[in-house]
Amino acid sequence: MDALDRQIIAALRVNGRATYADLGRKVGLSASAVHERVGKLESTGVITGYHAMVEPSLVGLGVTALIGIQPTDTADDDEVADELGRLSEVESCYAVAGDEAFVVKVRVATVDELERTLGRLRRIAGVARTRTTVVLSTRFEGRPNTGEVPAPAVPGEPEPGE
Amino acid sequence: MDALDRQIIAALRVNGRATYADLGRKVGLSASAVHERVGKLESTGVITGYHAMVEPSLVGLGVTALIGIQPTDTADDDEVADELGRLSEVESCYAVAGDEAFVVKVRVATVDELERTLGRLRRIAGVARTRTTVVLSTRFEGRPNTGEVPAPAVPGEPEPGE
DNA sequence: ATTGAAAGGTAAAAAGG
DNA sequence: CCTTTTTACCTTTCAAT
Repeated sequence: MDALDRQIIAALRVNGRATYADLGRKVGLSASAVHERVGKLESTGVITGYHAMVEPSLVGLGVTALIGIQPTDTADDDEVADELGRLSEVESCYAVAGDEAFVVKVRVATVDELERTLGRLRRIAGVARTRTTVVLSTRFEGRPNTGEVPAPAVPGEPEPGE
Repeated sequence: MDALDRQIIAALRVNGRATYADLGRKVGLSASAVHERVGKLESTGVITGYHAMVEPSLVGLGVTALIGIQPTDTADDDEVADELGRLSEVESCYAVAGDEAFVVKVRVATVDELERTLGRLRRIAGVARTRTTVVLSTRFEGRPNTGEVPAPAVPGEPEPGE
């Protein structure tokens, strides 16, 4: 994983359909070299896949919610996570620190559907309570983070508290 | 948006690098027809982009947190959201119902970095408090939801509560 | 809206520095 | 690890339906 790999990854995070020739021009390598590097990044698990992003409201999924899942005393987290994964409306699932075992993001068509989803969640063995936060608007989502800290306004000026 | 479009979208959500020829074989159209449909889906904003997904821990972003942002009484939500967007470690930002204005997902390298990020968040004008939930593990994330309700175990059997 | 054909570009694999 | 080469496949455009 050198600087070239990082450049290639950054480019593919922005445009997952970029051709190897495009990427090669961008980073100054031949298409074959890029092809080989990308193949290695895929097979080592750095790049996990390529996905089209869709505007949820335009495919009938206008309601998003973040739901905290409080487990029962005897819950098996792995089993609960498996069950959560069986619900297609559960898009993401994070095991978290705190008194909730998981936070999940769900997307459904309507608040009626949300209510049904909450019912399904509560019926899972090991789920004691749910705490739902309705999303009013998604300001941005899944942005590429290159891991670079933005440069301070005055170079060399430390941030407050540093 | 007909059934063919939905099939194409579903295929591109699973594999964003599928060729038009691949897609055509899958849905029973010529590559040209798929090309035109995908172009239309892109220009109408249904498909918003294609992105490589990366294993965060393998690119030096091993720490994930969900942070609720409580606004001050006089906060302008749009301005706060803009400022949140300026921080590259803030990957997603949702405006939510409840006493928090936003929930954001951040990814950073270390807990030290997380502490610095919390400092940056709290220094944003309009931010009164933050509430941080540390992610222990990501069970799954960003799964394609085709909008289909999973079939009940016994077909025709209504769910409890329906 | 879809097809089929044609031109140019790209992917994938092989050979070699 | 890279480049160049080569073949087969793909993208893209366009005329026709």
